[in-house]
Amino acid sequence: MYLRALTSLADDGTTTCSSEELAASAGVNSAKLRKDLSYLGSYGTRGVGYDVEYLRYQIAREIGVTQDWPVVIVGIGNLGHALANYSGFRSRGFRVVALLDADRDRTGETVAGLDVRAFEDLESIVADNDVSIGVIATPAVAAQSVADRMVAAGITSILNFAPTVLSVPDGVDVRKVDLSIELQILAYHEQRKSVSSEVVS
Amino acid sequence: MYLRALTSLADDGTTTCSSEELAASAGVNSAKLRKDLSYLGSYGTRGVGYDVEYLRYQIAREIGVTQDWPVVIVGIGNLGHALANYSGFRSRGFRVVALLDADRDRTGETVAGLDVRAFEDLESIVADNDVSIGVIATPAVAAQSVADRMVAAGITSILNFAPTVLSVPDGVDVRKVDLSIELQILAYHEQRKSVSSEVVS
DNA sequence: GACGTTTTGTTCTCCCGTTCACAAACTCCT
DNA sequence: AGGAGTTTGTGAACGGGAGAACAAAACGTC
Repeated sequence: MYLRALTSLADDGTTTCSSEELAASAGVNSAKLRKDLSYLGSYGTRGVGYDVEYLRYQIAREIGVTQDWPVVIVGIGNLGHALANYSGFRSRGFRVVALLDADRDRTGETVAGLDVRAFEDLESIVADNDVSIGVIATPAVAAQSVADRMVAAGITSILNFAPTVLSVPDGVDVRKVDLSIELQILAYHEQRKSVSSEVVS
Repeated sequence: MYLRALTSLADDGTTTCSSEELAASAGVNSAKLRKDLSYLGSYGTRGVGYDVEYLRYQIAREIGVTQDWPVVIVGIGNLGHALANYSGFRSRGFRVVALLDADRDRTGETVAGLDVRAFEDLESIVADNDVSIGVIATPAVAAQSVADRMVAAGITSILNFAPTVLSVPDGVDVRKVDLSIELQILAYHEQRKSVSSEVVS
């Protein structure tokens, strides 16, 4: 988040900023921001603030986005399509090296300039490109078996869009994104707004 | 999450379950699950467990997914496309009533069975369908103005996929989803794995 | 009908993240 | 050069969520 805010500031031509400004554009408390940054080192100047470009580089280096991360996406449905085309990945140092789908009818299609390949090619692709991050955009029923296969192929980080809890061995990181849960949270608050206004009226 | 786990159990034909089982399939601690459920009421039976169907209904009622929530999606790029087609919304009680895009060339296209309409129609669509939830899938630069317009039209909950912090008045809820931040978190852990193994070797 | 077993609901404790508040450090102005 | 004004970095206080542990309640068995 800080990295994004800093990039945005740099694009606006800002060369230096205070913790207060940066915190505001990242949407957090300024004390929290300063404490977070202090874990990386002491990159600010008291009385002045932070140098945007310098701090940006330091954060990028720390979280590892200065290097290029090869990524494979499995499941080229609507979501997989969108992910393959998502420019945010490219600009943050992620390179989609392959799109895989179990559906034989899909292999050979071209999406976002990449050929969709057979799921069987997973192992060789991972080995050839030294891939350590995989994205699962398959239906829920397929997710666990895809994850197992990914782990066997040597992938150690998985971003899971399927609405399932994946079980993986220790040492493998999984992060789950569930788009409809976010909507459900909003709906819950909406419901509470309406019931509390009914009580008032 | 619990709702999804319960639905999954119900599909498997399970009629009753313990907090231990449900916690396992939701990926949380059983004590936490029981505490969470206790906020809703006392829907379990000691010595037996929870009735899957009954608990499912109670949770659905509490979080408001028993009713139908109309939703508008603004920005029909790759992501908007995927969201419009995403079946998970429909099955969780969300109904996409309109797709809007500022690009005049896009209006008239049909996506997921809905016509893409001009952004100018926002106010009338919101009023006619009693919409309170909006989804922003536009580029970052457009997001804030779309949000302002949504709020003015009467929308009180926004799901934001654009990589920007939105500022909205009190009483309006915003949730942000940033797909590449999740990947960055994975990349960070990957980097730490590799540096720590270098130290060992 | 009483007792042991199982499982929920709840209390207590611990721990971690967040925020406040202030000293240290730097700049600018006189 | 010195003091006033900023702004960082960090120690201390606060709050809340997560897990352990236990009492209460239901079921089954004899």
